[in-house]
Amino acid sequence: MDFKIQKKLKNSLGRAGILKTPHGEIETPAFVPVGTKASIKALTPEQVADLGAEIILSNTYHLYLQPGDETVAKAGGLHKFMNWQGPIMTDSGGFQVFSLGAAYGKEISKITTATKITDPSLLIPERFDDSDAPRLAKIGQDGVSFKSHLDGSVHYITPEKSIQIQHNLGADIIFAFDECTSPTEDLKYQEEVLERTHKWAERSLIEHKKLSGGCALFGIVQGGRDENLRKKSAKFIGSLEFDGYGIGGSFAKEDMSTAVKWVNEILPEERPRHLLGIGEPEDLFMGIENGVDLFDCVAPTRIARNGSLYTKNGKVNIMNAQYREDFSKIEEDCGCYTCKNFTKAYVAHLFHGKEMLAATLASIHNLYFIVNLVKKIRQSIFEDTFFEFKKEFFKNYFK
RNA sequence: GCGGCCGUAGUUCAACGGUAGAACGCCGCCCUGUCACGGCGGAGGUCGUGGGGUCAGCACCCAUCGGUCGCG
Repeated sequence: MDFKIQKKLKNSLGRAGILKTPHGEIETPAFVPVGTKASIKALTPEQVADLGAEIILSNTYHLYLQPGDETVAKAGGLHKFMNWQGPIMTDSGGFQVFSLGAAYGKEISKITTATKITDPSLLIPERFDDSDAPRLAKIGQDGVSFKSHLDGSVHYITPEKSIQIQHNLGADIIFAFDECTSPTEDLKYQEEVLERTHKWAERSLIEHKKLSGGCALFGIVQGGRDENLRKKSAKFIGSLEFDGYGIGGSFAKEDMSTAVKWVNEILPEERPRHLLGIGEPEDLFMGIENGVDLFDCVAPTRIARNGSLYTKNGKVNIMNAQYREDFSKIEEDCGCYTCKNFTKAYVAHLFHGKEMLAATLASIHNLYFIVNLVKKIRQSIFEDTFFEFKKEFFKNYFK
């Protein structure tokens, strides 16, 4: 894998470049649509490519459970199996340690607010207490045991196992197995976890080297919201021979930018950085300004399926009464398939009628909006207009 | 014409004689490495109408209107 920085943003960590993978080049910064189970929900690969996406991300844990990485391997690998010709990345399953563990059945997300985190009812007192609310993921020193949400079977995932699965799946870029830490954990726990995640990173790298294949491996920086831990993690993970780096874990919305900055000031400049699971428009500007090259996020597709659509004037809920007879486009000057062919009233009708096409048209628009926003930001870096573009965008988006 | 059953939220239906509920719909909010076509909240009913018995009725009795089924 080869990464070239073409242009740097003045007075910041931002840059634009090109990332070469076995399945094609990616112009960075870039947004990576999420197709957890080898499918961008509601869309065909052709639709995903047509809206401008260059690379997608799938999930190790979900594909391991169903249909099984061996099956995908027999099919000839992910690209052939799902008919996506472009680059693919797979997440290691580390996020499921969080989503099926500490966050399971709770109202916790990886983004939190400072006020929320001081709420004592959200703090988790006994880490390994079995009497705790039932979790589908339990963490040990060696790996994580998952209880399948599909059939209840128990699976033990270690860093080695995750890497083996990912090699079977055959993505272009794979991730080290980490623990995505809950924002409700205290500093002491964050510190313990960091040590473990660092050990897992080394083990992931060793296993990766053992296996032949042309894929690249990204290590993952953790450390929660703490400056020292973030810097410590960036230093350690950055010192290992990864092809690129993921920035993972939980953030408070307010200080996400400083956390990203701490990390990217330390990580090797010449290797690509991926901000895991982040993708609201304001976060994209923030990340790019602070040296992030790749983003993935379920937000555009998930909120689309629930009726929220991105526009340059902010998000709108297409199910609101005011759109039932609004025969204008979602965005008059949008170049996406949905806006070129359909009205708000029609899309609203599809949602109210629970038609499957609603999810498709909404997902096309939202992904186009986000993928294209990042492309425009990239362009603004080359044209030295990043800060003006950002200011102009925010003026309309948050009004 | 006779007999039975049914009239409760916008709709389809619940509710031992003691505070009228659900589902869907409607109105709105939320979603950041997807257990996610998901989650949360809100508005909305003088219980067809008119009498009566009862401390107390959506529920019991009578009448009436509407619907429905059966028999003529």
